Amino acid sequence: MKNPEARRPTIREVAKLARVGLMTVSRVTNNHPSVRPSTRKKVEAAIAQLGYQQNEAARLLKGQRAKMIGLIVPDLSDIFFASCAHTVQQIARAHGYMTLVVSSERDADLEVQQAELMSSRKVSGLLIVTSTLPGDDRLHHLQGTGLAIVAFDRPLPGLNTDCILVENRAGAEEAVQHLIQHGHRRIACVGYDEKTYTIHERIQGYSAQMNASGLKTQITLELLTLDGVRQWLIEMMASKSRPTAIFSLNHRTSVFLLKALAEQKVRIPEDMALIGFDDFDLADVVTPPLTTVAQSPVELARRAMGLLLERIQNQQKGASGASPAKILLPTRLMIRGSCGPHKRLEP
Amino acid sequence: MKNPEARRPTIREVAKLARVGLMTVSRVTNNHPSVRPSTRKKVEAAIAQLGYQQNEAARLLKGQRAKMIGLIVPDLSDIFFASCAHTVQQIARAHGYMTLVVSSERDADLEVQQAELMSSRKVSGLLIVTSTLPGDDRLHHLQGTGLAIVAFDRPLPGLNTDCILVENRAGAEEAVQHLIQHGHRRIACVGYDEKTYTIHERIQGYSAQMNASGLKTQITLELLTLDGVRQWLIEMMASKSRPTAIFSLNHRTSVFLLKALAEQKVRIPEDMALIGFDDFDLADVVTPPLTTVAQSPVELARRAMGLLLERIQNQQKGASGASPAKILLPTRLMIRGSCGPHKRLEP
DNA sequence: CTGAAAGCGCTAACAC
DNA sequence: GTGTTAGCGCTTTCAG
Repeated sequence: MKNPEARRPTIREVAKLARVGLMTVSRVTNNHPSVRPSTRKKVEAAIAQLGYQQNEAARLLKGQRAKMIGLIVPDLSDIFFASCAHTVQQIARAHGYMTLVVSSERDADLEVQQAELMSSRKVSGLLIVTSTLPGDDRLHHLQGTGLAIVAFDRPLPGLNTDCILVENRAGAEEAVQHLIQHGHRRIACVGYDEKTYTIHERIQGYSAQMNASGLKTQITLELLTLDGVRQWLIEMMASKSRPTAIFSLNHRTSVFLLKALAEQKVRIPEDMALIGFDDFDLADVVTPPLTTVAQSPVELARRAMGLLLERIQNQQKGASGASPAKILLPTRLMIRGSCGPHKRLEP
Repeated sequence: MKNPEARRPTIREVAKLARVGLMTVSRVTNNHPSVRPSTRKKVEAAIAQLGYQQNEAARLLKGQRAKMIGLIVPDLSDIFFASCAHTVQQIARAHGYMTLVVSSERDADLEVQQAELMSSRKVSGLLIVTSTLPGDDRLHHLQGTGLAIVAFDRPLPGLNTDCILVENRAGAEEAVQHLIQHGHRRIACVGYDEKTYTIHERIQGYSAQMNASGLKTQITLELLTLDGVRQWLIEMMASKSRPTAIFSLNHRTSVFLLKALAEQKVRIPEDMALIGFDDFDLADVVTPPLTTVAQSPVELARRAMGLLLERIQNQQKGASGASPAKILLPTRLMIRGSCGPHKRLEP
């Protein structure tokens, strides 16, 4: 059992054991090409024998970047972002990086502050699900300083970085279309956070599809508490142009709707159809099983990490960045029972 | 807009501006007592003027610990641990620490490896929800090296660290008691992962309560897939000593039971009562609302971080560790509808 | 109470 | 190809 706190061997000891100079060892550990294969072998043997590992701190002090990547998400206790974090950390680990995780609490100031902190800690790359709003380009100066940045789920305003997004608009359109095919004409769109890129896109999709079908949009935002949803529902049910279907923009709102509809004894889908953006584990356990628009946090994170690692490698090679990639991931309509009769699909 | 990548001022520049020696600046930044107040003022002014911040790398190289804490959980994509991580990271940030997060994938080897990695990265403290099994004391050598370690949710085998646990046993007893009060006599206990401390404790609680009431235990483990649960349920319903109530040890199993019961058209609670360990968001949205034993990940993480920060401060002061604290957090029975008629409680 | 010197482990730049 | 030198920015000694 080796004690990781015991003074670890230094490059100097390796050099002595291998009977070479310090620099040769350094070159070997850094994969420098100009080392004779026979020499390299000797050094590698010494490294193995001593169990030598580079000292991060010393490398940092010499201006290198840390074998760390930083991840900033709006809310780590949200299962969606937690899944992203899980995947990111898993891939990072496989590539020898540790992961610094921060939840920005949906606060742009905090996000910027933490991003700068990470940058000053010399992380190799930054993965951000931004909470900054369009026009806020405070993250701009982090670019082009050898720090790789990849945005995912939402684009970074004013920043020309790689980004991985989900087809929120198309997903919303598909959802509305599904409702229309089931004969619905008065379809309400509810949720909150309309300033967020993803929600904004979903609203656009809803509106576009409604307009294309010659239907009147009916959008209510700021529905982010159970009370709010309940109250809205009661009003709706009493109104004479009451919708026959609801398209919910947020997971939270979907859940509250489920509760409120049950409370008010509104039957789904007979009295009211419901479709929610964002799939979740229990969607097919609630009654009736909820039809949703699913997106994959794992795939999102996987692609984002892929791009980030690529960037990091390029920067190490000194290659000036290729033009930023923009990747769009599809959504998937999970048809269950909440929009009317349909054969049930296994997840 | 200051550029965090621009060469930052060093201690030398601060010293020059304040017209003192390097050491005086160092003493000020490290809160050393032996600095005359007037001198301290001067230095502080210079620090503020230059926006000086200590260079982590240099401090690390001199053997100090990083302003980082490490967190290892079994599965970051599990909402329970994600909530823990969220809270930990939040408190860490408030105290000037960054958080290194790793998911051990329930793999003891990986956990040990990552813990050592973090230790070698000189984190100030380690927070672990262990996946090691009793008898595995590979983490032992990390102790007493100036690294503060706090275990939570599960104790660290063979390690004499602070730890924060949940009253799993009492929670299970309460659940079983609840079922008994509703007239149930044949109560099955199902789940998986019985080697894990928490599950083990819950099984103990179940058994103790059943025995105390003169009832026969009926335990089935390894029920960690929907298929498995479904099959088990079918067998159970056909058996002549079929249980009238189920105590589910794991969240996953509870969800699968909900699905399987619905599939088999078994009515809850009329045909079968159900109570699950671990509360969740949608517990009162499923039909019928599920009665659960709730534990608070936020409180768990809060207490763990509290203890960890305390340890870290003590170690900085050189105080040899106080004897490890053991804290037990209570569970809370969330009575909803799945065990029989009862007035419904709001969460 | 304050300062000067030494060096943590590494790598960039230059010699050979 | 390979070795030598000179710091990176800080804190620990040890003088004053």
